[in-house]
Amino acid sequence: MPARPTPPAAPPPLTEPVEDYLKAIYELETRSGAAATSDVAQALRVAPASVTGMIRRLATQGLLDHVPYRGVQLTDLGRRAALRTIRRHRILETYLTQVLGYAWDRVHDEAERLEHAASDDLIERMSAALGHPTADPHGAPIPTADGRVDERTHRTIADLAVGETVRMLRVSDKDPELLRYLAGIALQPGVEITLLSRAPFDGPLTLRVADGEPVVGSTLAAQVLIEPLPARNAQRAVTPTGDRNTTTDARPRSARKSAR
Amino acid sequence: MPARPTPPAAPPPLTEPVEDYLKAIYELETRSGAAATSDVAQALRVAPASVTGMIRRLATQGLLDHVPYRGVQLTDLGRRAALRTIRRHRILETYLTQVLGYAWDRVHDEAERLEHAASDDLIERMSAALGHPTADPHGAPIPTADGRVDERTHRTIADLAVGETVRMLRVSDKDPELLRYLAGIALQPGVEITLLSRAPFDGPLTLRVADGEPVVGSTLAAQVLIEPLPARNAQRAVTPTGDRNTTTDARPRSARKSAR
DNA sequence: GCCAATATTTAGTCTCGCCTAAAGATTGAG
DNA sequence: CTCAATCTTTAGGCGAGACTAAATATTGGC
Repeated sequence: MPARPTPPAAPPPLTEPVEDYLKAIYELETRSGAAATSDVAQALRVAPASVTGMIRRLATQGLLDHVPYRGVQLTDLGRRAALRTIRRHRILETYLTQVLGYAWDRVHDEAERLEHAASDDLIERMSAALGHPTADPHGAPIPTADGRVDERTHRTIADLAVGETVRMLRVSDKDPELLRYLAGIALQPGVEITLLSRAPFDGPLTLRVADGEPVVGSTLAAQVLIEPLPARNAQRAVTPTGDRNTTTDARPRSARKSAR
Repeated sequence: MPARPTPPAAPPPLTEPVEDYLKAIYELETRSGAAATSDVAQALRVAPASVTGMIRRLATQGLLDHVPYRGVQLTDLGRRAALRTIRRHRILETYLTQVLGYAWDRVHDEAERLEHAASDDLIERMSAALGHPTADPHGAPIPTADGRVDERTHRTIADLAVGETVRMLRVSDKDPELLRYLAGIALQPGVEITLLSRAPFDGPLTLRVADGEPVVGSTLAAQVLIEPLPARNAQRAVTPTGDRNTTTDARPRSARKSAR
């Protein structure tokens, strides 16, 4: 039995907790600019000391850089791994809602477990079956297989001026109760929203959504991301809802670098 | 914060290794009548000592009974858990082939990972989307959600008499190479098989399958399970392929206990 | 610029599954 | 019936990933 030369020594696949850490750190990093130990601990519902230990391990594996008492930063390797997991999660969420009839407040937990078990092949088949969607049911952009994603930041309903009309873009997938509430007032990605009035001192806002006029608190308002309406006489031929959340790479290579 | 009375103290969900052990033990038990430590070790590619340790843990959890140096036997609880995992596995395999276009030699590994992550809800949605199939792509019967399954044993091609015509029922899902080979000679569940001739001393068999006449070795022949052709003028109204592998419980409750 | 509050890390354990090596039980050949 | 070959179990460890308690670093208020 001749010992095979062990060609490039395949890197062992990441464990489930490792994927969760990378995903959480990625999200903290892009959202708040930095990822503190305690933030990661809170996101993963784990003791801070556990985070310190895991961070040391991830650093030795070249997935992130760690300056003690300062914080962590994903390396390219770590970021790619995080985006791979996020892609899986969002394609799974989309598939579960579009094909299997899940309500949008029920897909998060399911996707959270499946994202660690599904093969790349399965994810790509699901993506193809969906026509390669660029956004999940909550409006979050789906990273491409080669790890690119639209990371632009957006305004929220809380930032609206009275009388302004915009389109709902996105909301977090993590709070089922919020999602059910939003569905109840017809607030879902793609719908048009007009701010009719706002009470002073961070008070409730009155919106026009579809044919309703829901009144929402400022906390909720700050969680709903929006985008401008498309130009009135669309010069770029796009479908009304198909264009939101287009990742930079979903467009042909020739068209890149122009946006952002 | 009043300490909630902790109602019935929900049993913690089984871990992935535990599900794998129960599944392997179930299969050894129903196939060979008993499950020896070393058989389990071989099935799970784990050291025998590890099996002893795990078995002790499973016994304390009431999932199986263990007589040292003798063997193990699943309790009702353990059998139910095993069948739940097997149901998941087989529905997943069916879904992957029928809906997502997987080849039948590629579904085993994928299902093996997903079966631990999918919720009951997901599995039932997939089952419904498939019209509640009773057999997986390899012909294995799918246990019902309440844990019943057709456990009848069957003859194999190796048992055929020359000139006999039967229907292929089932083959193991675990050997991709075998599955590809079978697909190449049109051997798949549901097809009719006639034994044209057999060489003496356990020699190769010549079959008629579809419009081919493949010659197969006795090892392969012993792995392909068969069933009798349905009665010529079917008195029970059944679809030709729909009746194979019907679990005892797929029929209305009123019809149970009659078969077997 | 000091000190207290807060954040982070270290130190020491724990459980789960796995391993190897060695000891003990069973079985079958003669 | 006995002994060697073959299980099976015990003993002792290891790595991942979590925890608590205690030590240490940073920061913000004054």
